[in-house]
Amino acid sequence: MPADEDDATQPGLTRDALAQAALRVLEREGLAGLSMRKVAAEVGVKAASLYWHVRNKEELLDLLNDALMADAEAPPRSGDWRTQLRGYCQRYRAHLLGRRDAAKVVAGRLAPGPHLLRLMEDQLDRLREAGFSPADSAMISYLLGAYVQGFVLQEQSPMAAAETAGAGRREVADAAAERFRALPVAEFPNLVAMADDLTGPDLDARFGFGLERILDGLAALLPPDRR
Amino acid sequence: MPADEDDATQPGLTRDALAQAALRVLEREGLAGLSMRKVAAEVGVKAASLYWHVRNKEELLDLLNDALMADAEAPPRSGDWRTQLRGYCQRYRAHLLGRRDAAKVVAGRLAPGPHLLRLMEDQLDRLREAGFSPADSAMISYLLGAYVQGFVLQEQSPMAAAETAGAGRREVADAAAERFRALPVAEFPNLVAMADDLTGPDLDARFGFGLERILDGLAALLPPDRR
DNA sequence: AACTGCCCCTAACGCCGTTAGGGGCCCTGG
DNA sequence: CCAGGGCCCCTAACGGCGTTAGGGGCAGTT
Repeated sequence: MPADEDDATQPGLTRDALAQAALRVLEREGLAGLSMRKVAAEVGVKAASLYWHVRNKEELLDLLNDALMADAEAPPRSGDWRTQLRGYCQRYRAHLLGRRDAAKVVAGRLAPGPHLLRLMEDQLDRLREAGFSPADSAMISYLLGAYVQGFVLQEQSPMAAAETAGAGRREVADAAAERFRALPVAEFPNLVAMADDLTGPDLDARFGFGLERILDGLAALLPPDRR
Repeated sequence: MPADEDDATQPGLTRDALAQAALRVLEREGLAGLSMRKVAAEVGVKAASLYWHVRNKEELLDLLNDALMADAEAPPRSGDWRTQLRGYCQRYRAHLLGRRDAAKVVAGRLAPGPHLLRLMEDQLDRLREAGFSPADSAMISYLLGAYVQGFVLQEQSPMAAAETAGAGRREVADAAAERFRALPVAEFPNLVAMADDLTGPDLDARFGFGLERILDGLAALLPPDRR
C-alpha cells in the first residue's frame, strides 16, 4: 500500500507539523475552507486522528495563529523611536496582508502565541527606551495593535470576497466608488462628493496617514526634548 | 394546527422581519450559533424558505449588519469638533459592545448598510465643518473606524469565550495577567513587569487613552486657530 | 376556468466538528 | 521470550450545517 503523502509523515505527527499543515490549507482554501478533515488530509491522516494531538478546532486555530507569526520580523533597531514604531506597524500590516485571511485568524484571538509575545516584548522595550512610561507603553502597544488589525481586517476581507468572485483589488475599489456615487445626493452629499476619497485604492497611503496621526499623538506624550 | 410562532408571520415575511429575527438569534446564540435553520425557526418557517427572500447566508448577514446599526445614534451637535468626534467613537464602541458579537459581524463586511452610511455622512459633515479637507476627512473617518472596530473586536472576543466557559470579564483579565506573570523573566522582562498594565480590566481607560492620542494627532492637521 | 406569479414545503446532497471504540505497533519489565 | 501498556491511528457514526431541486397551495388576473 502506498503510504507517503507529501512530507512530515516520517517522524510522526507533531503539533508543529499540524500547524504547518494548517498554514498550507489556509493559504490554499482560506479560513472558511479550513476544516479538520482537510488539515488531516494534508498530513496524510484521517480527521479523527487530529484529536489525539489537539483538543478541538479552536486549539488548532491557536497553533495556526502562532504559526502565522513565526516569521514576522521586527524592524531594525536604528533611527528614532518614531521610525522604529512606524516600521513595526508597516511590517505588521504587510505581514498580515501577505498571508491569506491572516487578519481574520489573528483578530479576536485571546491569547497571543509565543512568536507574537516575542514581538510585543521587543516593542515594549523600545517604547520604554523612547521614554514612555510603563503604563503608557502598554496602552500604546494595544492602540497600535488595534489600529493595524482593524485596518487590515477591513482591507483584506474584500480581497477574500474578490477571490470568491472573479474580480481583483482594483475592480472592488471601483465598484465601491460606484456605489457611493449612486447614492441620492440630497441625502448623502458628502459621501457622493468624496466617493473617490473614500474608496481610493491607495490603501498604503490611507494606512500611512492614520499611522502618522497616531504617531503625532504619541509624540505629544514625550517631553519636548525627546520627540 | 397551532400556527403563530411569535410575531411578524401575519403580513408575510419581509426582509426586514428576517433581519429582526436574525438579530434575536444573534443575541441568544451568538454568531457561531446563528444558522439559517434557527433564523427560519425564529420566524416560524423552514430553512429552505429563507432562500426565497435572500440569496444566501452572506446576504442575510448583510441584513443583520445593517440591522445592528439601526438604532445607533450620533452624538449631539454641540461642543467643539474634538468633543463631537470623541462622542462618535465612544458611542460607536458602546453600541458594538452592547450587542453580542456585533464587532465580529461588522468587521470586514465590505458594504456598509444604509444606517451606517447615514452615520458616515453625518460624521464627514462634521469633519468638513471642523476644517479638515475632503481627502483628510475621508481618511480620518477610516482611521477612527479601524481603531474602534479593532479595539472592540479584541475586547469583545474574550467576552464571547468567557460565555462559553463559566467566567466573567474580570476572571478573564486575571487569567491573562497570570499568564503574563508566568512567562520566563529572562526572556520577557517587560511583559512580566507590565503584566498588570497589559491586562488591566479597565478597558474604558485604555480605549480612551488611544482615542485621545488619535485626536491629538488629528488636531495637528488643523491651523492653530481651529484646534 | 385557466393561468401566473408568489411563498412555503419536503427531501436530499455533501460537508462539517466531534466522539466512541477498536486495533496495530513498539517499548518496557518480568 | 512474552505480557502489558502506552502511543497513534483507524472506521463508523451522530447531529448539525448551507444549499438545491422540485412540488403544492393560494392569490389575483385574464
